[in-house]
Amino acid sequence: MTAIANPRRRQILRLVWDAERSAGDIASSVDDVSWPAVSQNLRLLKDAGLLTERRQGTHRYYRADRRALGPLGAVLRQMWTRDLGRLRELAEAEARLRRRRRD
Amino acid sequence: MTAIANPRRRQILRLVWDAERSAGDIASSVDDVSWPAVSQNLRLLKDAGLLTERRQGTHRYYRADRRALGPLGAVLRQMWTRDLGRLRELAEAEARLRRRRRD
DNA sequence: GACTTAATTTAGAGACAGCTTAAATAAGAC
DNA sequence: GTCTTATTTAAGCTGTCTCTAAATTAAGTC
Repeated sequence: MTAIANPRRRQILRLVWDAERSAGDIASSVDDVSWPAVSQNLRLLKDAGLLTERRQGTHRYYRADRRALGPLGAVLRQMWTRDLGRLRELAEAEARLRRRRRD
Repeated sequence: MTAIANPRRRQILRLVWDAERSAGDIASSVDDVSWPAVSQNLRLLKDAGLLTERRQGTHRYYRADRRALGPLGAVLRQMWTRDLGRLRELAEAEARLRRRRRD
């Protein structure tokens, strides 16, 4: 519960929700924060059992363990689709505005 | 989301889940913490829209707004029944032990 | 008005979470 | 072995959360 209370960790969780990703890949997808910060959050998520880790060579691949999240998975999904919904609304409003200006 | 990340606030939320309760009633049900602390958490929960407040005389009655919690409500309920489950298991184990000792 | 009860607000302290930088580990390439 | 790449660990800093104690508000009673 406390694990997903943090926005950064939710962002990370979202990145590895559908596909496995390497730590570096994840870290470079997250802005405004250093690699160690991401690494620390990955560790916390893993310790909470919300992430699976697979090592291969020097790489470590992470992936969300959806089952472990239980009903929290639904909560996250809802938050994300709500975000997307807001984005879409913004985009549509913008498009309407542009059309109106052109006419 | 951050509102229910805190154990104390979850505890408070649980107290006003099924029934309306006065601030003082709530505060005296919560151990190891002062009234102002409870009051502050009540305010936070109210500001998050997770609690409804009704004033009557010098009293203020609070109650969980289950609808506002959305899927988080299910998460909380699951946590609580899991706690109860653990308690029951402990009690049963204890009872078994006592029986065995008696025999 | 003074007094009591219920509850909150304020101010400040302590603990902790999350970050950064620098150093360390680990695996592979040469 | 050295060197490079991927990643983590360690140490320390800072902001924020939650608490306590004291002061304050608000409503009622006498």
